[in-house]
Amino acid sequence: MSRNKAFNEEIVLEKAMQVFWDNGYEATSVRLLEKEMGINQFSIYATFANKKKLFVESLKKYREYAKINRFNPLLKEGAKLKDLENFLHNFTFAVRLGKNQRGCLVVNTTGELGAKDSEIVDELRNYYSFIKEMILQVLQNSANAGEISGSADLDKYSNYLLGIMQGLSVGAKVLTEKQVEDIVSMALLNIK
Amino acid sequence: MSRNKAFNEEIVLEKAMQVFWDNGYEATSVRLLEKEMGINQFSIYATFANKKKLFVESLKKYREYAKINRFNPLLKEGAKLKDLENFLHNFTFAVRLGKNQRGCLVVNTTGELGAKDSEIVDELRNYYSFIKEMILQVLQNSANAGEISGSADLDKYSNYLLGIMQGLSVGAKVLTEKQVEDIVSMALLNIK
DNA sequence: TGCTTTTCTAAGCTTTTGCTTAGAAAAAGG
DNA sequence: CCTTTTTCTAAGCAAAAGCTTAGAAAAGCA
Repeated sequence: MSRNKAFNEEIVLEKAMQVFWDNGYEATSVRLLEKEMGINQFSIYATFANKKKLFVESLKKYREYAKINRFNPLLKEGAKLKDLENFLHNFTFAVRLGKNQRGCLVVNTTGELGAKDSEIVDELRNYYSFIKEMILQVLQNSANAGEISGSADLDKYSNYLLGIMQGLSVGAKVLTEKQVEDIVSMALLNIK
Repeated sequence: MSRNKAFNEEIVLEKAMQVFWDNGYEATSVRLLEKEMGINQFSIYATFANKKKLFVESLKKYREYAKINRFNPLLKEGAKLKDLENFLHNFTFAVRLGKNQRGCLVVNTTGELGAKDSEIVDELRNYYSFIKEMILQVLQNSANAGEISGSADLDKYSNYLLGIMQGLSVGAKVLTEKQVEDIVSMALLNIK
């Protein structure tokens, strides 16, 4: 019936995500995307409509990417406080030692674009909601195991820890290792 | 001897800062700066050399602006924990209720540009150092007044609170009021 | 008043931006 | 193998980007 695409959409989308992650939204040109995705501008527009929609898709891809590559230990069945503690220590290194200390794509985008575009901010909120619910699940597991008091306000705790992670995503780009470690080591003292 | 400038450098610089704050670095065009600063492009380049240098100067201006308009209660002689607590609650509103929920210029820039440009990142670090030292002073005042244990690691505390503020500057742009309040209400429980 | 120096206005420069289009190439069904 | 449908290449579009320049205007000093 027709010719087939010579590329895999998911693969070129992940490459686009990497470019946006490296450079930010505005500083990423369609020419650069073309080069890094390995496909022509026509194919980009035929597949993703325009730069903004490609960016929104990249943000969604990032969420899936993060689940697999970053949050895996917290998503596993029965993850508890100890996993959260380990995660936060690793998180520091993950954010810092990624190439160019590029931080977190979603936090970077919150800084660059904030609430200016509704389609973009929707996906930012989706991401943060996912994080919050993930943390909440870990805290519930911990409470069930008796690691946290039964009367603790776990919803409040999870919002707080989301805030900690947002802070770390900023801080890890510019602060010293000692400073970041200070934040991590204080963060969980409140959770009990 | 020569003609005088028809504008005040400090005033047009503050206007430039506002434009960068509203739009971010990349999304701010020199045409827009020209319009909002009220002076011709020639005058911008004659006075500030180029867009990047104008931005760095805007970041410095922001530091002075924040000292006067945001951090004043923490900079006053003898500020203590209670002032910090009040400040964090107000901070939420200051960040959220500023027009367009524009957040903090420095945190936004950390997200957008991170560590890519050394002159810019130097000023980001200057800003964060200032905040950290400011907090440290408040904690020292509190320790002297017996509000905090003499054996407390105040340096660690101040790094932690810097992280909290970075988190709030991100969170306040996209989270609910309840979520932000949860972060604030947890933040100081560790400090004792 | 004239001279010198600087600032101003307004136009223009080159490069890059996001996006489109004309036509060749390829895949599948008849 | 020929037609249909889609994808591809490569060129091109108008608008906007950062920055510069020529010449008029103004301010101080002789």
